[in-house]
Amino acid sequence: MKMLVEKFLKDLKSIVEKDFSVELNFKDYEILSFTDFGDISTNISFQIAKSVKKNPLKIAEEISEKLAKDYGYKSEPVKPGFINIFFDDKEIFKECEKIVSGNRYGEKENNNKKVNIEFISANPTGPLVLVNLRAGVSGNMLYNVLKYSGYNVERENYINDAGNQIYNFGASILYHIAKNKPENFPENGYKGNYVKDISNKLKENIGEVEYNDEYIKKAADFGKEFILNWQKESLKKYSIDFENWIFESEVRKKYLDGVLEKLSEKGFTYSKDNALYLKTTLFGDDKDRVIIKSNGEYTYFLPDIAYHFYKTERGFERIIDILGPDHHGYIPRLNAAIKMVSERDIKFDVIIAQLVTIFKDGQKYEMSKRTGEFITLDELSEEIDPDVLKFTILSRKLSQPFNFDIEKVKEKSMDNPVYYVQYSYARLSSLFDKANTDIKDISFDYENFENIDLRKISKKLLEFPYIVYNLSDSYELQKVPNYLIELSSLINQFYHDYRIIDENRKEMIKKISVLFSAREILKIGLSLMGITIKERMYKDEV
RNA sequence: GCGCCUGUAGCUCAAUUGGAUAGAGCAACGGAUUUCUAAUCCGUAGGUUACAGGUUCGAUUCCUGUCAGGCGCACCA
Repeated sequence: MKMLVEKFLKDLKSIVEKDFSVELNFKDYEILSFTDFGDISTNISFQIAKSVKKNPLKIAEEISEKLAKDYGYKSEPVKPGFINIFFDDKEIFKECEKIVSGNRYGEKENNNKKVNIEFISANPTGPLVLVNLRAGVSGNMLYNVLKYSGYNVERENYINDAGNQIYNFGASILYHIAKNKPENFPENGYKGNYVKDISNKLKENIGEVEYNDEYIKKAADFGKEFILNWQKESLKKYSIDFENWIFESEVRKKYLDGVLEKLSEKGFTYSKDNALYLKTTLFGDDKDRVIIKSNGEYTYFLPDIAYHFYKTERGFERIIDILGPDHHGYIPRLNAAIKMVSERDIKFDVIIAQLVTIFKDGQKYEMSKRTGEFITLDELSEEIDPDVLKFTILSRKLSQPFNFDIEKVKEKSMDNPVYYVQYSYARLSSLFDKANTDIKDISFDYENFENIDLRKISKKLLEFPYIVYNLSDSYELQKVPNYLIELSSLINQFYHDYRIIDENRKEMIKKISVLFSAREILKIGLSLMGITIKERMYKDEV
């Protein structure tokens, strides 16, 4: 069943293509906007003005006329060249019916385009912290959003369980319990208290240990397992999930040699000063990068290439990495690597999730895994409702660094926008119980609203799918929470201004038909964000 | 020095990807409830969008320069 706006766009495009002979390759969001000037508006006249060589206003007039004549739309060309479109009330009611029909309104059918999203990928050497959560809830939401928009998505967490870091981690664990430990704590070791806990557990497990390579590896393995389980537990509290957990150790075994061979066969590598270089400059990098050091060890980059090769091998049309800001210099390299190892044209996007700075009592809270100074996700989830955290994080543009004051978030928790949205939902739920109605009682067959505020709400609902679709290109997830706040505001205003449960059952059901669908949109929106939906909410229960 | 991100109300952030009058929450002040949840609603105040130019029908958004902050520039990971 086509949505009202969807059908309009199709009709508009066919007018432009037929009567103006312009080939339209605009994305919907480039020509469509939801404003107060009409039910929807389009700037299409401006977009095609150059190629048509006409005045935008003139174009708008012509299109508007066609829209009326050929398709029966009510529209209005306006000042510089916008066209405002007005839908019949009857049709908007029909949209409400679609919203409550049981399927998720606006959700597209599977288009069989495979997308891979990698996020978090924290080293298995310590617990998860707030920056990981930002990537985690964002990646999870992006997954939901892309699925809604028809993509076939897989979430992936990459575990760096090989290389120097993990060795240092093993050494740090062993240090606390080995008899013949060295005088100094391992260089680049891990100092947090949790390391000592792991040491003690290891000792309980295998008894006396000596400080040598064999035991360091055992300690590293033990520590890795411990940390991974810990991380999984932490993620559970936020309902963050992955289809795939990929281990660097496996990738090294299975793909590294092949990739190395492939790169040299294609002539992308060369030796210099006993090291092996990759010609990443061929694909826009600043300089060529070392992949095998002069001492024979691999750099971090090589297994990463192998990993991304493994991604391309699985038939993804789009690959998305969510990385921290400290990795932005890494992007040209990865880009080049993907072009080198893949035979297909793959869309590769790196989303940089900017830093979150924690403030406590107005003081900046410095964190570092190495020194062991940090606040873990577990500690955060004890202090702050996970829904509050998610909403707060997702309301902010990923490209924007943000300051997170723990005390303030806690203080404000009562007035937090997440409760505002959840409350609107719960309020409607309880209203529907009292009204004692069912969707089956509603025909959605009304000629007009006779209530401008009711119409305002239902008009807002038409916008929702387009908010979500756009995210597949822009990745600006904050649009959804912002939209939900706006919708909730309309709902609360309406609730305040009008009596809904009424003697006049016909009037009541008319209002409820719209409110039912509004509640459904809130539900879809919250579920995309991974936020709990509450049927009941009372202040004293917090 | 080079690259990336950022600069919007007192604070935290938005602004339909160049659109029509730059908006929310918090904080401040004033008001609304015998009625379906006051976790609500209404109002007041708060802005030269860091600064200076440029591009065009139109700029918070794009370009150039300046200033300020964060991050990154390894044969570390």
